[in-house]
Amino acid sequence: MKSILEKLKNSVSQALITAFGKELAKNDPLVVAASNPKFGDYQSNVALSLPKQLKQAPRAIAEQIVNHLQVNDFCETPTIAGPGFINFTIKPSYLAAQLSAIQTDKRLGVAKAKESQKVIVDFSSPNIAKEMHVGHLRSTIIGDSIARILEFRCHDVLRLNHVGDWGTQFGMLIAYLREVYPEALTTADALDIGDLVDFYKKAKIRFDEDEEFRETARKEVVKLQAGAEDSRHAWQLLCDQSRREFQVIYDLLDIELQERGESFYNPLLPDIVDELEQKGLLKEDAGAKCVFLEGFTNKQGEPLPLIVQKSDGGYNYATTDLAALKYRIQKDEADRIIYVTDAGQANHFAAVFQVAKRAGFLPENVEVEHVPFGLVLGEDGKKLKTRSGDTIKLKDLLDEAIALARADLETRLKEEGRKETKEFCDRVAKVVGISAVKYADLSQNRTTDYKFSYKKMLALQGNTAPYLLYAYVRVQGISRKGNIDFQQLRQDSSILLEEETELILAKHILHLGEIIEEVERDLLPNRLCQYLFELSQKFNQFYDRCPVLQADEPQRTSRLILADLTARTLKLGLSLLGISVLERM
RNA sequence: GGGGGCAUAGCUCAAUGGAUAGAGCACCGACCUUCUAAGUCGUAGGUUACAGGUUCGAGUCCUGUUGUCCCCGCCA
Repeated sequence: MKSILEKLKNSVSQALITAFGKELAKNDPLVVAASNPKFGDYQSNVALSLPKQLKQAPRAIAEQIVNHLQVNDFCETPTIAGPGFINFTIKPSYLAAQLSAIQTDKRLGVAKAKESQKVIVDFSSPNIAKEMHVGHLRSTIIGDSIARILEFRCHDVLRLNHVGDWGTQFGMLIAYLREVYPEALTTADALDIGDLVDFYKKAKIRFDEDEEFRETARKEVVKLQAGAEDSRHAWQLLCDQSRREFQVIYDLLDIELQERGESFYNPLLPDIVDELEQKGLLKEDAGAKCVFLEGFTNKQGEPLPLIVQKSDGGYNYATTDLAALKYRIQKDEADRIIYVTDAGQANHFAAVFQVAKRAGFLPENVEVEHVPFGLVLGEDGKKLKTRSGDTIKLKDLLDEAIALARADLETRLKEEGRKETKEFCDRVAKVVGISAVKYADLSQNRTTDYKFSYKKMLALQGNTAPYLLYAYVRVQGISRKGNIDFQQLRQDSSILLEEETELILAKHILHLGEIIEEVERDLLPNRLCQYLFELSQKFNQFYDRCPVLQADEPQRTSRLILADLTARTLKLGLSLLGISVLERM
């Protein structure tokens, strides 16, 4: 289904051409949603951009555009306002017809992408032998939402978990375990993940302090990379164990992800260095093989290097990222590659992308994007930590949110004298707790840091997951109370938009497609959150002023349809954020 | 020192170069015999850090200043 925005853009472009000639075809018609409802539903700012080109006053230009506009099948007569804005108001009858049209559509009228792309979303990426912590929260949640949105638009999405399962730290860990706890290297599940993390910390201390141990660890890396069987087996056990732990969290968060760790690219690393050598990009500096970057300089104004092979012959993450990029372009045939990592890695990705371009394996038609996000801060404005200053484990953080949601539910049940089963409480606590954490994260513009507050994210009022979930529950409450089967209703499509709140709600429902396309382009899920929050507000206003079940026909059916469409829009929108809905809460 | 990000209401945050900068929270007030008041309505709150510039039009783009956070050769 063609969106209203698209129809208007086409109409304005057409009017521009008929009024001023073919050369205007390349001008953007500058149609956007109106900045203020009093200006109507949409506005075109194009007349304001043309005075120089056309040597006429903006209002005169606007008049000629309006005279040539053919929009009366769906739009009231456009008006000109201020210095030359053209304002459009959509006819209620057209809105009603659009709503009827999307009623039977699972996609609620949201178009599929014109061209389906192969898109890789690289997100989450924890490290083997470490627990997932708060630092993985944003990548995991934002990456998943981006993947869901692209999938919904019918792109072919490959969700990759680029886990840290390779490199120096494994030599270190295996060498240490050989000394203090050799069973762990031969027996599955000999120690749990918490122990593993402890051993990792101790190994790191040894590594930093003890020259001899450092040497042993290096040899262990070499053994591992050479494929020595016992090392390989030990490594495999460590990875399996970590993987099971990660899966607990991914299950809790309802996130699917394909693991393809750094080790996967290991065999490709020598070729990457050779290729850079052949292209004449490689220079040796202090024993390390580097590509010197354009536009990145140190304090003396000298170019900064991207090190692709260390002086000891080992490879590092830059090499792996280059190999991964090349593989994803050539073997996965990706059209668009999205890296969801913290903003601190911006320089690194800019460097990797530059080198890939200069090496010739990153063609113009492949889009690579670093999608950065800010830090999760505590209430004190500093990086979120436990009281004792330790990193917060992701599992603990999520469990806490669920526990708080449960406590809140129990208080309410008591106050209202309600009795619910344990299954009900478990389910509500889990959905509310997890949704609250996800929504709090996604509703912020991801590029900035944000303050983590259980109290705010779990609040029942305001721009929070519980508020949105409640709007959905209200609709389901209507259907229970009135014994309404919304499925049945969809056969009957008479919609009347008479009350102001009905009209406002109807217009908002029809904006979903525009918002999703925007998020697909800019990868800012907070826009979708904003949309859903506003949808909930507009629904609550409608609910407040328009009785549904008590209304006479034909209003009753019309309002039921409007309520159902609201709920389905909420459910769909929330699902794209990775959030499920509840029938009661 | 060099590079980058950020700075918007008391607090947490929005805002494609477009009209009078918006929400939520908190505060103050109004509305439940009516589909879950977990709601709705209203009042108040701003020199968009500061100084210039570009533009018909700047919170948004450019330059500088201040504050703050991040990155800066063999961790990822």
